[in-house]
Amino acid sequence: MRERTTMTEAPAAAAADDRYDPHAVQDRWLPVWDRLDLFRAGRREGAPKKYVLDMFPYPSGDLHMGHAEAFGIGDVVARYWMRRGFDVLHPIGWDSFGLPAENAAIKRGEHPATWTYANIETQAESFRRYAVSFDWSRRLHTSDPEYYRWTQWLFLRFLERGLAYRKSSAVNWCPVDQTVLANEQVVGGRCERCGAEVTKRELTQWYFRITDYADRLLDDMAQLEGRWPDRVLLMQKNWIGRSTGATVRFRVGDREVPVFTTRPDTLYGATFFVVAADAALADELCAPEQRPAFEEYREQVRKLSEIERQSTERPKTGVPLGVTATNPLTGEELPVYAADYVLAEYGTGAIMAVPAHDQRDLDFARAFGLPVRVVVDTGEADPAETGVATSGDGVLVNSGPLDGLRKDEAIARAVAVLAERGTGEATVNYRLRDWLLSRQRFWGCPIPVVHCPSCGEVPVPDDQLPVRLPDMRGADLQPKGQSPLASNAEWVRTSCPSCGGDAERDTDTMDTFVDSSWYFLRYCSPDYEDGPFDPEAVRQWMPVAQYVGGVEHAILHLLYARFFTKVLHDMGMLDAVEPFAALLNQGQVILNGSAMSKSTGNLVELGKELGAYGVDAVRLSMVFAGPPEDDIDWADVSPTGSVKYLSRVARLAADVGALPPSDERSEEVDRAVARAVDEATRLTESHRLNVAVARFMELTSALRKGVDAGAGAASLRDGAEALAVMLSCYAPYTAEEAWARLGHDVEAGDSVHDTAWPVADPALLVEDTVTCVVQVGGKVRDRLEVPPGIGEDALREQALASDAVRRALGDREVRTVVVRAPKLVNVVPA
RNA sequence: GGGCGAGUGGCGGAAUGGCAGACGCGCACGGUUCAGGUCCGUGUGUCCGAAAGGACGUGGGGGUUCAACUCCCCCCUCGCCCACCA
Repeated sequence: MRERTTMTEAPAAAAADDRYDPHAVQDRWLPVWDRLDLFRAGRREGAPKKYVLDMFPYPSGDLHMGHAEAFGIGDVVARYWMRRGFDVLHPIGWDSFGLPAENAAIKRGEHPATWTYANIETQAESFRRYAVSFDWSRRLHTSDPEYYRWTQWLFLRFLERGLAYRKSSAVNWCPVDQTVLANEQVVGGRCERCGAEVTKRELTQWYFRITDYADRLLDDMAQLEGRWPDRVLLMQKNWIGRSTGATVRFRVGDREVPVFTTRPDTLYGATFFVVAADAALADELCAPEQRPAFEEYREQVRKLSEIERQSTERPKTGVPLGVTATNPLTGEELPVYAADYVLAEYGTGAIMAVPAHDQRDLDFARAFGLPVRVVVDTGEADPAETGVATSGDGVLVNSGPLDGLRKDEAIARAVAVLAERGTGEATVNYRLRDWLLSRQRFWGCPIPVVHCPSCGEVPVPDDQLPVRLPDMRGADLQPKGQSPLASNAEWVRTSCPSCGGDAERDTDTMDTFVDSSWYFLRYCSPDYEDGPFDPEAVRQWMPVAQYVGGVEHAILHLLYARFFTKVLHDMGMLDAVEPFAALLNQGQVILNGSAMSKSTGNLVELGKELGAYGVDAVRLSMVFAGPPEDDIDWADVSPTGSVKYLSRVARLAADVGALPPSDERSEEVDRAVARAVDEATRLTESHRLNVAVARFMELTSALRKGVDAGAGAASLRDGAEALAVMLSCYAPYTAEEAWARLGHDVEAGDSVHDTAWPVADPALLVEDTVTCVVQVGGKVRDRLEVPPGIGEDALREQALASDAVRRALGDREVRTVVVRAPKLVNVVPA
């Protein structure tokens, strides 16, 4: 239902009528476009191909302002390349597995599919009205068995290659959503989705071995530089967190305990040794007499929430384990402590502590009265006195054979000595952990594995895929700490594909990020039945030429999709090494300075805005409000201004369309058109869409003046047509209306959306005269109209002859004259 | 605590070493209109001035340059990311 607050009724068809009702225009052209089928990929046979992709939506309710912004920008990009003659793939689908559907299903006593597919229909209808240039024939939903069959197939290939595996470890557990979370889904100790404090649980879970690809994920970013936002690349780089250093094996009693360090040069400065309190290693090393103290401490640590534990303000705590570790370089015996400032999951879960050169170790040493030994002289004050560890470059001291070496030399030397003695070697460590992919929830892709008492983990054979979700609804889906699928005995019971005996299905489902790690490949051949995608189709379209989406996926989705692409490349299924050649992160739409939110009422509804102002005005307002990557505060935006502008365009088109046919041209108009086309082309291509719209406005004004002044009709017509074509990417309905008013028979197939982008005549871009700015001492004092080819000497002479220049100079002498013909002269007084 | 980015009229923004404020919103005045809205025109950084004209002006301070919103250094403020990763 649309609201009309300001518009009056207008006749639906109004080719020569200068009134403009955005809703009538929408109603008029939408059905015509459906019939003309303008956006099907492959319809421009033989043309170069370009894949323009928007991050696919999650179907939670109807589209909102954020979708309008993101898809509006993506649509300008897609339509631009279509206008430029490319065969463009611009698909749409839905990321339709996930928790909100499941929670809605529990509340309503339904199957999650009911809510999911109803929302998809709502969003699809809104996308149509919003006039996004999708190829609807390729639509997909990740929750369709036809899709998740191939998600399972891919999982099995990962399994075969040893890239999917199961292990038991302490995992992040969300007590509200009752499921495990990937490292990436824990933000500040809280569940990314629901905000609950995350706890740890020891569980056996499925993982993808993404750490195997850490180096390539890092190194291949070189080819994305300049085409992805710098900050996204930086975030990925930091997330992967490659550290180069050394593994050093210490001896504790009769066992070897390796540690990782980036500073093997400081080995002589190690004065104690720390093991993560929650690591199995601490338990194993603990001396009998220290056991009660250790166990009490460990209990304290376990009670801490992740948030408390991560606080850097907290004083250092720990407990001695009653054993010593032998430094392999010095033979020195170092006391071993258990402490919670050492992480069990990073490195080996143990460290050598060098308090003089590491702040955390120094804090601990001062709390426990441990010695501080400086081994790198950086020229700074003694850390033992100041409490500030030094980590800069310097010369080694108190370090036996390393003395006198600089930091870098000492690192190399220490590694060489360790290697020689067999007590260590150079190693690389990553902050990145393997991707925990199993979830204890229902509405996701089932993991296609059978657990057999005699054969163990057995993959479901390809020809039995998909492993379908059973029909479960409402209270059946209530989270109970294990997957709802586990409570469905009939579904769980199966026979072993290997031995035929009784066996059970794996009851976990996959993280929805698995679904979205390959959807862009499925779009290339959405109906392909012999594999996840047709290799030939993928070869034609991949990589994605332009990916558009929010920066909230800077780490998770983009890293996972890059990982999948590399694995598929290694499997020989894909030429591409990187999935997304270029990335554009659009900003958010906010209101009065903060994020829109239903719960606080700080909300603008897209449907209402579209009802009040029309689709084109909302789209244009979004794009004109600022650079695409900046946030937009809707409170600062004037859709009314856009409505006015669009109606000016429509009126101009009607006026130009009504001019009697003529060959008469006006150079001034031709020049204005050429300039606008030239700049708008560059601006659109470089995604400076707000500035491109400003050029359209200038062109519109120039043409209006031309019409009112009786300029040449041929020039005005060419200009109005160029304007309509360029505007078709930004305001598709109004552009088509203008095109029709200019006399084109759209119904017969002559649509502006099937018309080539205009080209500026270079001859018209060369000006007859140029305005030369004349400065005195850097301040503008005069302007001269000069021929563009004017010589330096002539220009200098003319500038010095200027009255304004003489007045500004007064009785001062001229020191120098800087001449940049033909644009500028700067007369510098003494 | 560390890293990255940003700061320009009343507002959104434009200008990437060479005319600061394009384009638009808002506002003011005038025209059109029975009226309101629409529409059309003019003006609109600040200060002095009737005007002509002038001075100042891109968070603050310094520097490089004939010339700095733009490049360099320091500081302030805001935003984002990471946060005991050895």
